[in-house]
Amino acid sequence: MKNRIIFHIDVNSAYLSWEAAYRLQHGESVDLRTIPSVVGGDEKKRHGIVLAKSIPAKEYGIVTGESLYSARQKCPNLTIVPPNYERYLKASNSMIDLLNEYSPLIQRFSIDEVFMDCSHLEDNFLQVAYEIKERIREELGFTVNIGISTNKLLAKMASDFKKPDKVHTLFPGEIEEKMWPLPVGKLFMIGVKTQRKLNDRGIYTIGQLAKLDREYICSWLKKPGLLIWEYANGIENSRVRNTPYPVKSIGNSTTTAYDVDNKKEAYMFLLAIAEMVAMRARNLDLIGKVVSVSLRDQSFFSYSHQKKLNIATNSTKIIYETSKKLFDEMWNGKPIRRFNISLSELSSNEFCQLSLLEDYDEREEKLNKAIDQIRYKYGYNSIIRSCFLHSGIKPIIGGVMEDEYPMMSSII
DNA sequence: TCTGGGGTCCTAGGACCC
DNA sequence: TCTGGGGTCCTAGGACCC
Repeated sequence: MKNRIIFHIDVNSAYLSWEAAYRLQHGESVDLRTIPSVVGGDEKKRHGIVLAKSIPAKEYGIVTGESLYSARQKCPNLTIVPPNYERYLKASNSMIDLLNEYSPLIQRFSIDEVFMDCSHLEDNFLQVAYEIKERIREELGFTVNIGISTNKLLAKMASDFKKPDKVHTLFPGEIEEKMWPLPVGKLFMIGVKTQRKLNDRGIYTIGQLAKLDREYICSWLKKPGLLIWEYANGIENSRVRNTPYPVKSIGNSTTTAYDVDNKKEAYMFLLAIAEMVAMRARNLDLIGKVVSVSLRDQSFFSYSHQKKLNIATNSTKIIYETSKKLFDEMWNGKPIRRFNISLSELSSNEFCQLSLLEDYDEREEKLNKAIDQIRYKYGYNSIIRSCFLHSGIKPIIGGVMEDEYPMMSSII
């Protein structure tokens, strides 16, 4: 096979850059990117974590995912702005439109990362990479890093080199010089746990991992071990795919504003989440066989139960009833901080296959569809169940954006 | 007012069957 | 009459990603 040229385009501090660009375009004078600032959730709702940080904020040691409380300890005059997901999706879409001018083979890896097969550019690739980067900055108002190599893994590693607003290459011949000296935790798919395991055995750099015996790492860390060993050696050959991955599961969750200590309220949260999960499944014309519920308690301990149904479903009622049973099975009475419901083992619902079976309720299905239509047209709260009235609990819970596109698989 | 929400994939143990 | 062994399904939990 002919050598490929793959680009990985990564928006620098995506949410923060998009927020900054939007604000500048709407008359604000301060550029958030130039001051210590973060995009963060609402602390009153217990969503207070750092979603993105500016480079000046990073210099204070602030990291993505930490609590705003601790970020403020590190930098008392930190500017915190709330997220606007619709805004970010628009910015992301504009970038995709621009990139489409350069290659038809584009894979959206997440809201702020894109793989592009640019093999057709041949020797022009560097010039084009710079052109894309400049155009995004000039026309859209934010900066990106572009990593270039012969496969997706190396391109992704390259885009993570020095930031912001840079183009880097990491061709196979450059691995030893540019990638092997890096700490092993920098490698895609090595998180804190694996890093610790490797460090415990004296492996600190990507190069050291690369030089391990293949059989040794396989028997030690199984499949993930082989994967990271191959990555460390620059081995990866998946296609850039412009067709989305099939959805494997549909789930929603919420961290409640206060700990829930009684079954009645817990059921209401489960119902509100089941409404969203089921509606999303119906919207995609999918039915699922497995319902799972997971809870997180006060002390941040998470536990889950799941149930495989006899018949796949996307009925709000069945998902809710199953969730309640799972909840009753597992709940030990400790106050709950977070609820999650997920539907998996999905299949297409093209055929009205089950009309002969007992669980199938045609009336409910029609009702669900009618309600979905009204909710999509007039808003999620245009029709709500009466039990939520005056309860203070949102009748539908879940934060999936409109215009949703299937996200990445954890393996590129 | 300390710690979100959306995913995918893998493993290990037990049940059950031959 | 002192403990097979393979295979599949199901479940719970854990690792990783953005």
